[in-house]
Formats: sequence, structure tokens, C-alpha cells
Amino acid sequence: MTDERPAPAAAPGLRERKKRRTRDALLRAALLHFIAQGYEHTTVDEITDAVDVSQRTFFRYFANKEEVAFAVQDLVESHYVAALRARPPAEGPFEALRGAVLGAWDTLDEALSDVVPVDLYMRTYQLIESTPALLAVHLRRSTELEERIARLIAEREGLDVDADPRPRVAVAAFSGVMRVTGRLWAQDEDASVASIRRMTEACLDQIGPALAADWR
Amino acid sequence: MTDERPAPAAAPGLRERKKRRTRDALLRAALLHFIAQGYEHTTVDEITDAVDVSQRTFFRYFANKEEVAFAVQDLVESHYVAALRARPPAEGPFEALRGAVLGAWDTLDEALSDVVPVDLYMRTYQLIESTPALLAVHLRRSTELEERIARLIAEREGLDVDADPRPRVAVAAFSGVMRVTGRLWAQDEDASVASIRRMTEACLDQIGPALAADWR
DNA sequence: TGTGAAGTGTCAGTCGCTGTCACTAGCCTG
DNA sequence: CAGGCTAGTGACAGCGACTGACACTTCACA
Repeated sequence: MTDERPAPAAAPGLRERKKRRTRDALLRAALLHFIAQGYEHTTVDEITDAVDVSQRTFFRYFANKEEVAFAVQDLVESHYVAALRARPPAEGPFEALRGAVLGAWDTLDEALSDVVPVDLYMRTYQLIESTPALLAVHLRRSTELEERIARLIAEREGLDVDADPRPRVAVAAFSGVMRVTGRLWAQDEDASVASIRRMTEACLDQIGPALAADWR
Repeated sequence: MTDERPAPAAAPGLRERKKRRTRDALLRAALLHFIAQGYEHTTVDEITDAVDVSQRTFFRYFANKEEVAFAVQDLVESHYVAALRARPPAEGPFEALRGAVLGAWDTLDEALSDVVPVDLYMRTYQLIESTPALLAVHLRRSTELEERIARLIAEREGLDVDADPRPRVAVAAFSGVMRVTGRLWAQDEDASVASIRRMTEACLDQIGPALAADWR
């Protein structure tokens, strides 16, 4: 219990390095297979054969087949939350949310490149959007992220999330629009970060007009 | 090919009646088992044993185990869409969406009672909200419903959904708030229709204030 | 250097789900 | 109303995701 971490990120030891290598290999092999032949048409055995480990080992690293598809998404989400945390406290909620999303797209490359090339992530994201089983999980995960963000926003504004519904409602409305963005982007041919950044901006600009009582 | 329907909803024949009875029995048995012992802890074999049919038969009526949990939800969604269709064209988009949701809760009883008691549906809804696997599917289904509704709203306003993003954005924001409502309701002890109606109204009333640039 | 534990492979088994095939029972026509 | 047609079903075999148990290897640390 005492002396938890002698050297925070120093030499992790052979065991740790080996583990990390196995996990990375499984992750990469899985994503490549998913993208090449589809999520449903990839068996766990195919992935483990490519890495030459047993199926059992796969399930020791990932709770289930879906989880491996979201491993990178996890990083992207943390990156976004960090960006939101870094927004100046003076900004209003929507201003902060918007700034964080756009800023996160701009800096995604640096945040990701040492794990997986950004391009691979973008194709994984498209895969998620276009695979029903993955999309379902993605949406559920998104609601969990929304809750985290709602708490963050509440904190920024000095409010109690459970007493005041505005943080959750605002984040829900904002995230709903973000989902539409993701969907439209996935349908588009242009799978670049620049493209999704552009669409994010366009959709967010519509939120004001869309909420007007009368559109005519 | 000619003479499609002699009597629109008259005597459906023994075969049809038998089919319907089997389906209903499977549905009811499944929901009761799910509620009593949880979705994951109910095997398909348990359901089919209770109805005394083979497992194969279950999968002829329902594409998968999840689908049976959403059979009633299907009815509720149609009911909601119908309510939206019935709103006077003069109403603005948000007015119509809001009126349809609240109206649908008020008339849910009549729309459902001849298939399943409303109470059973409410408990099923709670089950969905509290079972990760079901919640994921529910959210994906919700996006499909959102698309239908966005098209409906666009039609009402005489717009092209693919040219003007406002319908999708408005529906996304609205639905995001509805999801928060559902989640809060599921956490509450009071599982009544009255309760969810009340929370719906409360959350929707917050959408205006929540979207203000500054909350202080 | 030896001992404990972490990481892995193997194997057997459960559960969701599918294809196939034979059989039975409603239906429809002559 | 007999006889064929076909929709609905059961039985069975098989695949793929996932889990528990146990034995074996290999690193870590005293």
C-alpha cells in the first residue's frame, strides 16, 4: 500500500513491455482486419492467429470483441475532455463545448500518432458508424461521456448537476447535434479530419437557427 | 395477385390466429422472465420452454433475443409518430414535437392495453434503460426514429432534409433532452406514466434556459 | 538462486444464432 | 371430400463469442 509508484513512467520492466506489445499487436491486427473485411466477418480466432496468441489471451486484454474497436476512441474522448478542461473559465457553456470540440480535432494528430496513425482511427470511426452492433455500443458509450461532460460543465458554472437540469440538458442538446455531424460525415466520401472539422462547425452554426420557434 | 384483401381485418384463418397466439405467448413469457430475473440471466431456452416450443421457433418470430424486448417499444414509437402527424400544421417544430410527446403519454393506455398492460411496458422500459446491452440497442433504434421524425418535421415546414440541416439538428437537440428524461426517470422510484410525463415537461421547460449563452 | 505470482495455453462447456431437412397441419382446388 | 401444396414447426448439427478451471512457463524480487 505504501510506496505505490517508485518511478512514475520510467523503465516498465520486461513483463510490462511484453504485455504492451501483445496488446498493441492485438489492437492493430483487429482494426486492420475489421477495416479490411468488416467487423462481423472477422472472428476473434483470425485476430489471435495473426498475432499468434490463444483466443483466451485476447479476452484477457479485451472484455469482448467490441472493446477492441473502441480502444482508440477512448483516447480521443480523453483528449476531448482534456481540451474542455483547458477552456478559460470565463467562456459560457456552449462556447466552451464548441471550442473544445474544434480544438480537439485540430490537435488530434499529436495526441494519437504514437499509438495509431490518425488515418487508421478515422477509418475505424467510419467502421463504427456503419456497423449496427458497434454503433449501438458507441451511442451508449457516448451517453456515459455526456454525463462526465455535464458534470464538468456544472463544475465550471458552480452548479449542482442533480439540482439544476441545465447542464445535462445543454450537453444533451449539444451532443445530439454532434451525433448528427458524425453520421453525416460517415456518409460522406471525404474521410479526413479536415472534413469532419468543417462539418462540425457547420452543424453547430445551425443550432441557433434550428431552435427558433418559427423557421419561415 | 388480384383480390388481395377480401375483408380487411375479418377472420384471419386458423393458421394466422395460431401464429399470433404463439408470438404473443413468446413475447409475454420473455418480458416476464426478463423483468423477474434480468435480461442477461434469461436464456432463450427458458423462454421457449415456458411456451413449449422449440428454440428454433423463437428465432423465426424474433430475429434475435433483443428484438423481443423492443416489440412493445415499436408500438409506442408508432403511437408517438401518429401523434406528431396529427399536430396542427400551424404549430412550429418545437411546439409540435412537445405537444406530440406529451399527448402520446396521455393516450398511451388506449394505444397499448389490448396487447400488453401499460404497467408491463413501463417496467420493460426501465429494464431497457438499466441493461447495458439493451440500452445500446435502444439508442441506435432511437437514432432511426429521429431520422423519421426529422423527415416529418421537414415535410411540415416544406423543407428538404438533405439541403437544410435545421430539421435534423432540431430533432437531435430535442431527442437528446428526451434521452436525459428517460434516464432520470429510470433512476427514479416512481415508475408510473404520470411520473415520466411530469419529468418530460420539466426537462423540456429547461431547454430554453439551458441554451442561453450565459447562465449566471 | 529459489520462490511466488503474473501471464499464457489448453480444454471443456454455455449460450446466441443459423442452415438443413423431414414432418405435420391448415388451406385450397378439383 | 380427397389429395396435393405449402407454411410452420421440431430435431439436429454446427459456428462463433465468451467463461471457468487448471497446468505450465517466465519474469520479478527477496
